[in-house]
Amino acid sequence: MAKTRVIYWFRTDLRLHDSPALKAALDLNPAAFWPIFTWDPHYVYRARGGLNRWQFLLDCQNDLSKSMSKLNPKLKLFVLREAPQSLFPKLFKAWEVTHLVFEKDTDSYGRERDQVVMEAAKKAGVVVIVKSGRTLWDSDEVVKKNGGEPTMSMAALRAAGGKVGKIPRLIPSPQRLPDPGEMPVDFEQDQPDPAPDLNASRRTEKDTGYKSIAGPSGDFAIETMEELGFPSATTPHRGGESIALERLDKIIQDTKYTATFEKPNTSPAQFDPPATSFLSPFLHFGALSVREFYWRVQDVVDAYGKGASSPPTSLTGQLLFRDMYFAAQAARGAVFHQTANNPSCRFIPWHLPSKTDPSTGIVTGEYHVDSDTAEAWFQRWKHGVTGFPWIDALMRQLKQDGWIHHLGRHSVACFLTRGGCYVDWERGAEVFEEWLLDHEPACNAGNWQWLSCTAFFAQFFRCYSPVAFGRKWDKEGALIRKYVPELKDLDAKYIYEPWKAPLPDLKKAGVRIKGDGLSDKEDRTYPKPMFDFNERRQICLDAMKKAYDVGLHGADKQVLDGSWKELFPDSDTSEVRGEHDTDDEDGGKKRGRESHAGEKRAKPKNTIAAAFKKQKK
DNA sequence: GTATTTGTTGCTAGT
DNA sequence: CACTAGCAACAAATA
Repeated sequence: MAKTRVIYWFRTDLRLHDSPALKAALDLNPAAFWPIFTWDPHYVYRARGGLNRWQFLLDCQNDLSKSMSKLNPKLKLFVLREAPQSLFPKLFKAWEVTHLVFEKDTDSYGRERDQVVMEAAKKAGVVVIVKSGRTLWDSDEVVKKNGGEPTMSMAALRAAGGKVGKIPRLIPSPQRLPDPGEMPVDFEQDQPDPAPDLNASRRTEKDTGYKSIAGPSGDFAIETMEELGFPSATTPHRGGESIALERLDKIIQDTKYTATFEKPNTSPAQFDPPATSFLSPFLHFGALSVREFYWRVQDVVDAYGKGASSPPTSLTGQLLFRDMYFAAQAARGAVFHQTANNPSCRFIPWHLPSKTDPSTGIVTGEYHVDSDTAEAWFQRWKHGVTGFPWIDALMRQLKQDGWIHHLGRHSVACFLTRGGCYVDWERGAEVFEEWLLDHEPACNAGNWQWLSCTAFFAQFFRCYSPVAFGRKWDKEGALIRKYVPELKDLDAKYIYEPWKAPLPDLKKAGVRIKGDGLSDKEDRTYPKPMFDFNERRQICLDAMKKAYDVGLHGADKQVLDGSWKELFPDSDTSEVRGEHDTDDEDGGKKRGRESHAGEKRAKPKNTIAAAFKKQKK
């Protein structure tokens, strides 16, 4: 039998423990074994990612690399800087590869990319082995068992998951890793097109990541922030499998915490340490196996007996929600991330709706500014200067640290959409996509749909108050004092509503309530609240009720051809815009989602189609 | 089929 | 501090 020469392709599974795919690779008993990572231009240029997440990715790569070197000093994580689509055909030949092994990807770009690579492997006579390991159950199997439909409820997910089978148990960790073979790269490097570079605004230096396939020293080194032209990250949170396993160990040792965990009883105001596990960023990069997390918790719960919490509020319940969103995304594909053409997403005539590419039906990454007021509100929300300290603290924590508690996400998401600004959930999802360390496309889109009451959840009359909700958890305003230092000396009585504080109190605290926080920001000032919340809450409630009565969904004809507008006769005056908003300069023309009459056709910016000029089916 | 209950986590004003 | 009713009222699951 010919000797097996195996490439193990790490992607979003940056770990050695409990990896079904890695086990499959090692079971081949390779004569040559290359653990590689492809530095993919799609992520480098076409995916939004804040500095904190880039840093976290590098942390995970470096930790994994070190762990492999410990098992075999001849090994490390070999990074090759080229698009996998063009790289692999050359690699198969140059390295005389017999097998390619990787963990199944679940996102739309990942699936398209893997299809291309698998075709190339077939052509080259390379055997491809793919194993599911990113979710508790293979999402495609869950969808099949759910009648081909997206899993839109916990009940549906659990029923379908049960039919797929038992969640796989822990796989023994590798004790040794085989030697790599020779690694010639004496072939031409396909240079990526750096435009458009969605990360350009973050670079302070030129990106030099693609100078050569094997990196600046020709040793397949992991890229660095400097090479990518990025300044330092601001987050205190660090990535890597070692940290993830330590953290998990610590949680599991606390049997009471693990067995009785109930998400709604954990505080969104607690930050040091967070009230929840803080393992989601590690799950995102695959530095922790979700199945290992599940079973180690479940074993504690089973042993604990009476008094243990149960899904959906328990720790394992959180993981089930993750699988629910993954399976819903698997069923819907790319439109899961948008309203247009998404049959399970309710249509609400939000402000700042996305532009859609008529040829693909996919959003372009640009949006209509139908209201200057809404745009100003959105910018103030994004940058944490709404004048509501609870909201601002959370948004600044998100930007600075890359993580906020789940209930904090609820609070700011409700505020931006159905409970305040009436701005499209897709705008908020984009900001989270950029700033969250644990940004998981399926969970992000799903949770934004949930909070905006466009799918998964519908009780829009349950509205988070930017004052009361925070105060319930944090009377003294510790979170605000940390992330909104302008207010750190203000009396607790006014910390959630500084505009109500008497002048002497403000003076004592050394702060003035002034301006909008964006323009001409003066020292020792904090902005006035950008609207009367109770007034906005009522306007939004009425508008939501109206939209629910109309009952349109994202794939309905009226939504796609723009005729939905006839069903919302007052949509650009009273109930949607509110009394502050009198601008009507475009007469609502720009608000049609598909009928771009008189408009230049927007170029797709953030789509696979644009990146690789491939036709979507 | 209809009616009732349930659903990860609202707010206020009460006991 | 834990719990409840009332607020107005959605959609899916269950009886």
